[in-house]
Amino acid sequence: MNIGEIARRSGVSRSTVSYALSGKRSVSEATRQRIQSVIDELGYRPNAAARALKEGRTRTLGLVVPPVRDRLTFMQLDFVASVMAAADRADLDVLLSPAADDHDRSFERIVGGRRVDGVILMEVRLKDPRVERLRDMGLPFVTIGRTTRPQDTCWVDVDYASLAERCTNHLVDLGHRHLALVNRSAELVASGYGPAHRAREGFNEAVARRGVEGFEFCCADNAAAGESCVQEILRTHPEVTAAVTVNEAALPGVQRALDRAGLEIPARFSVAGVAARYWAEQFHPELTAADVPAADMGAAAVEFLIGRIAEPDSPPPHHLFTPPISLRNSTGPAPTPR
Amino acid sequence: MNIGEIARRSGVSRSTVSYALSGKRSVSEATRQRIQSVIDELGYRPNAAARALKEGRTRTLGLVVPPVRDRLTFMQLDFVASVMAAADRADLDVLLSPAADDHDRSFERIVGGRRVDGVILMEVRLKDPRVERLRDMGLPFVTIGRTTRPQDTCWVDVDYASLAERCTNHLVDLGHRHLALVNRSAELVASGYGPAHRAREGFNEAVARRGVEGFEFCCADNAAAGESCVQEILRTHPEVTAAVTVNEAALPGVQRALDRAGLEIPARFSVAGVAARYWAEQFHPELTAADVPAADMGAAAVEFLIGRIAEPDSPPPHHLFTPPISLRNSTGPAPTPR
DNA sequence: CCTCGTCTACGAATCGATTCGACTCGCGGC
DNA sequence: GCCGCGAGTCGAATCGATTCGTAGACGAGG
Repeated sequence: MNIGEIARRSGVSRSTVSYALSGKRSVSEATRQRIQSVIDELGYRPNAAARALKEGRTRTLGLVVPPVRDRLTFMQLDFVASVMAAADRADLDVLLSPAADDHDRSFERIVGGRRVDGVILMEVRLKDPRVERLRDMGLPFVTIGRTTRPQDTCWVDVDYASLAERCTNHLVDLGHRHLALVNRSAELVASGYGPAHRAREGFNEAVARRGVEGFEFCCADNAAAGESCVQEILRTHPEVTAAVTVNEAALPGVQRALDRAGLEIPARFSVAGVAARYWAEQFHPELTAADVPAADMGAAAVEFLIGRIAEPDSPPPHHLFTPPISLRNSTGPAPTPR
Repeated sequence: MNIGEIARRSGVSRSTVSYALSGKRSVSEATRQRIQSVIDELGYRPNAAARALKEGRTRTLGLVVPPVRDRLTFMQLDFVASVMAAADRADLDVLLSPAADDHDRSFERIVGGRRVDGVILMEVRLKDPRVERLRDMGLPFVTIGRTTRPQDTCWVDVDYASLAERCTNHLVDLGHRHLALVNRSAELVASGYGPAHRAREGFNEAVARRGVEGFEFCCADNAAAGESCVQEILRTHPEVTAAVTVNEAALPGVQRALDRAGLEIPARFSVAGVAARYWAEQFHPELTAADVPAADMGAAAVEFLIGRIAEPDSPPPHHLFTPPISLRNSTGPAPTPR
């Protein structure tokens, strides 16, 4: 069932069918309708591979997600969902690749085989070989997170530095003098993961400026790690009365550790941070946090990418999201020392 | 950078390059190496669209996920991840489509345009128009869950009926006489969602057989609904001492409601059910539950699909997963009535 | 010396679409 | 009456691969 079949049954040439469908040249109303009725009857759809070959574009976007062994966070999941929705609106398909580096097979299939018109790269590292590869290939791409040369690439990112700073300021304003930062895992930090680095910077800068004490703790992305991380904070620094967290997956564990230690939130201990709204609302009491605008970021990434595909040589756009901190119920005045 | 370029630079014809690459005819070692070195130098990869057009297959699988507005459960996420991993192992790409019905644009693009060699259909309904469409198209597919005519199609599924039954029996064995079933949402049940129907059947059959009382409650897939659902159970049926749950997303709410009601688990109230391991371990104390083997299901689905693509006319295979119930700490003897 | 088979390699056809150039009408203007 | 123009259509080339038929070279065997 190809365009030739439609042409034969309509009694016209293949090119006429093509023009009737695309509208790029005029076709008489009579033949157009005849062709259309044959198409409707047979349920014809142009073959995507043939079209891609001729047109030189696949109408497909690649979405590179973090390797599957690390479970996606809700934030990432929201992001993926919004990318799919935005792509769908633009009549684009989404090809998924779980790739940690540029030698990954799926990455190579997608990029090397030119299976996509452009790529959205999640969880980009400060120095990322996949970015180099895409640049070499001349394939348009958008990164989620910045590399070390942010001016040269197209990206969207969350301003973790300023969010960590604002959370810290908020807690200091409430009278807290000894703060902990619950950061992402030590491995992520070591591998050059931007948000973890910038959260650290923002936190350190804020505590320095405000003249209070701050301790950073790295914590893996799961509840168990969150629990032991908070236990360690309480053990090694019992004077700490508040925590800033950028590790949403650890939140259930943070909660459990504080509950078990009998530290009521926010009367005895305050928590503020950055999280997907889902996690913030799952916390008890609900978490004062900057809600990561994953859905907006996904839509923006797709929009940027479509622009880059249309005009690869235009200056690469970026956008830094700095969502407001939603005041909920997990922060309060520092407890008065007994 | 196409095969012609490689041929020219190697001083051979295009067909020789193709045969050197595929190995389908012999090529002398000398020319093979010459060609290979040119390929390595230029970083040539065959164009996927051209290959797909000629070969009549795209080396791509379609994965139809539930519409994005409903957040994926962890179970579904695990499934998606394992499908991607299995596809990657078989050198296949995965095209994502968030489609609720057969008129969805992305579904139509993928299926109508023959962008994929086969489709994995998640969250299939007992009567599902997408299944009809795929059958009409003659496109190989595997469903996750069964339709009303399970013998005709290829599927993998979880035996919710027998798991609900086993959980119920386990609780009755412990002395519980008044049980509640926390099922999925009423909308899902109404739309003919198999697992919800079969969990109900298994539960009802078990309570009838064992001569105890059972009450079914429908509950949306989120923590808030879980909380109010349990509150309603406790209010309307205070004699209930145990619950069977097949709604993993409601678990945090179930937990919270029981905690707030002061019902210690398992001393005063027992909970058993079906859940992804992640949720079972997140529960406190850890949940006695059948761990849905999402990873195995994903691998099986891909394997089945590859088989169907190779031999579309072979009898469609199925597999019903009945994972064992992992005894953890959320079930205990029924409290003695005061 | 001729023939036959094997090893290599080439040329041309093919997959299903898009698109450019050209051709045929019919009609209005001069 | 001839020319020009636009609307409508067709044929052929093209995209980048795979694959079938075939042809040349060369060695072995009769």
